[in-house]
Amino acid sequence: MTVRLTVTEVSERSGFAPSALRYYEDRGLVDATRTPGGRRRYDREVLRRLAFIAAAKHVGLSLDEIRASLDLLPEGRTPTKRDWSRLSRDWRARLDAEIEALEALRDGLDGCIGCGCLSLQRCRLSNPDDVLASRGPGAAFLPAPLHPTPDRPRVTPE
Amino acid sequence: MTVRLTVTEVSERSGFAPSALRYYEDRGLVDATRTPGGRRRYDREVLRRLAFIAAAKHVGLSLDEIRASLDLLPEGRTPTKRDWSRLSRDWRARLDAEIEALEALRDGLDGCIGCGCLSLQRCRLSNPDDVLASRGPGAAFLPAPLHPTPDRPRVTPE
DNA sequence: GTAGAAGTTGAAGTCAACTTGAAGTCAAGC
DNA sequence: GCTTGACTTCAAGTTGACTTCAACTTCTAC
Repeated sequence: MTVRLTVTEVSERSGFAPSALRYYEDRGLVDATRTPGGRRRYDREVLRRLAFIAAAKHVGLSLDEIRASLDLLPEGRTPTKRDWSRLSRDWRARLDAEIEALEALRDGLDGCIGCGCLSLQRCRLSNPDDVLASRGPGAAFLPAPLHPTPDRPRVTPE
Repeated sequence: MTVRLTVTEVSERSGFAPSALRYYEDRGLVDATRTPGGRRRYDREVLRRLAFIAAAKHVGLSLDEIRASLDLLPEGRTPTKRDWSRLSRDWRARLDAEIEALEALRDGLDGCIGCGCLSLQRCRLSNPDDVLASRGPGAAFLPAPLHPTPDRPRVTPE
């Protein structure tokens, strides 16, 4: 029989608050069996899931995305190290893209905001979408951001 | 007499929705005078502020932080290019730190998650705070994140 | 057998950054 | 004078990821 952990134990060992554990259960990220009296009992396996969740959150994934990843784990058998590392392989590309976006933004600071041209008609810092729309020479200013500021407006003052 | 822009004009030229402009006024990021009838009239200067706000948001600053920056602008006179570029100079360091953090996280993928060790006691990917606490050999895994996932838990499974 | 800790549920609250809606006002043209 | 469109305020709704609360139950120890 596998070890069954209580909410408090899982909370203490995972660092997630009990309320977060319940929330994750609601959202389908983790599951728990119940005692006859209705208390949750966690398989120790859940700690690995929670470690994955913590890391994924750090990478910037939403809970929906994390659940989608976790859904790729094999059903019926305990996931192996290979299973876990396969899931996180995509993060690499995501992080690369995000780093690239930030570097482009940083480099734009020197050329654009640094010179005070912030308010110009097509300043790329305040108006990065222009670049995505028309990748002219010297463009590639902002690869699609990974944590997209949703519906960011276009600024074309004066 | 300086040009006075209507809400619609500012909205169209800045890309911010009228509701956002009102919200920013509430929050003290921009201001507007009023006509005798109570309608907002914006100084053209506001477009530069909005361009700054758009860029700052892209860098990841909160509205509170942006307002704090804008409060550093000189009162009484129209800000110069130097004034504006001084404000954005801090972004450079912020972006550098954020890039560094992401690179460290990405490099950790290869060594840590890539090998399946995600669930180990002190895995640095799921538990970056450990590194901040004790910068042992091979540490420096995660500089303080700039968009801090507030109250991120520590995960120390099994 | 009973106190107290630990756990349960469901509903509501939180935060940021807005958006949406309702109900009313102002301004311009005819 | 009236319609129409632009605008006003204030209140409430939205989203994501939870937390907090109230009211109740279950388990453990003595």
